[in-house]
Amino acid sequence: MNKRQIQKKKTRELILQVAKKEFIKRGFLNTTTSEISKKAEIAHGTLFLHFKNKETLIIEILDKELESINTSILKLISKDYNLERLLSQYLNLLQKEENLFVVLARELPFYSDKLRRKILFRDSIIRNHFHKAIESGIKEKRYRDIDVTSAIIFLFGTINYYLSLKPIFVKEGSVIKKFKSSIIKTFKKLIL
Amino acid sequence: MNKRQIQKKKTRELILQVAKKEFIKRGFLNTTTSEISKKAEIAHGTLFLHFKNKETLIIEILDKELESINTSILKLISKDYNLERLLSQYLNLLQKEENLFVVLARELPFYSDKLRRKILFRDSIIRNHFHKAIESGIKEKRYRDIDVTSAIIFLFGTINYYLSLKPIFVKEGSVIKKFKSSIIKTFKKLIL
DNA sequence: TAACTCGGTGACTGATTGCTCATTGAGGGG
DNA sequence: CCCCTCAATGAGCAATCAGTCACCGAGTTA
Repeated sequence: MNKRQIQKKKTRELILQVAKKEFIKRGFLNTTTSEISKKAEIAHGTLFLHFKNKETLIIEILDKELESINTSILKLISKDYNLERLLSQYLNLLQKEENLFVVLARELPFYSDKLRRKILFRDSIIRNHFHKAIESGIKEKRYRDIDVTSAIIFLFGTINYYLSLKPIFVKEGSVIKKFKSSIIKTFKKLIL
Repeated sequence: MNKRQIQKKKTRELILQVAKKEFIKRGFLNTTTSEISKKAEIAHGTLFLHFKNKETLIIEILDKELESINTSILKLISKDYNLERLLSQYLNLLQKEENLFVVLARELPFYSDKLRRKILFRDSIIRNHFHKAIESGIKEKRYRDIDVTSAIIFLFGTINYYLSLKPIFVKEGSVIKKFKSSIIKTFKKLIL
């Protein structure tokens, strides 16, 4: 790589890094391309030299982030079918990336079909693990005979609700941290 | 009232009626004041003669709607402490005004503090009825000894989730109708 | 070193907002 | 009948976006 190519790559990565930070802080919908270019100290036009439009930039960042988070989650989840530990570890990971998940919970209904599908697809992989863990528990009579799909929607719906309305639940700090034990306790009541 | 006053009132009510319809169809945030004036067949400026700004118009419409819906709900709810009937009737009313509740579920995190507080305040009155119904059930040993507040968040969070992501749950028709029995069944599992 | 390439620039465009204000003309009062 | 009031008008304003393009100059190539 010559000087030019190195500089180009550097600029591209600078944009990705700054954009990611801004998107997570202020949401994908409310962050403007001008803000990103200003914070990255590049010209507004430069951004569109590297990404053909705002949506492309969002998708690249979101894909990378979700890929990485999903890998972490699946690593934790797949080696353990103890539901309580599984849920606890899942919530820990949500908490670690809470700002991003707050943004996603709020903005998901407004995204384009393409973007929404990408997000929900990754989500569905995780849900599937929970589904299997609960189902096997029911078969072994460790859990009550409940509608698994509905139980999972109760769980994920509630988590989504806490995230999307975070400011009414906590003044500062993590919502997930604050309500983690209560979520686990109530979900256990549902299946036990 | 002379001709002028009658005409003024008529125009004001026309605006309210058209705006309500548009807001419920397309959301408060995505409906423009120009669209409303166009559909009402009045000049754009006329709208601001009757309402000092868009937010004022939203608040007036929302207040009236929520007031009316809350009255209906409380009428049904207050004369009955049977939890299952209470929940069933609550869901029926949500279904009747589902389009409005879908908009609120999606947009709530983005409203101004003032507007959000108004909505959540009315919500809290309804939750309180559920809270009392469950608590008395626990005292009488009809229900399991659970964390009532958490159980209620599971219920309302799940309903909110179905509403905000309605299009992924149903192609057309009512989400509430489709999942009503499953919501009731699973919630009963939680408390029984 | 001269000619060319191409990453970067930022003023500009066009679309979309909520909202204003000078003007109009029908209605009401004296 | 004349003058005043005031609801209604709609062109226009200011702000905010995403995205474009003619131009520049450092880096590369021949």
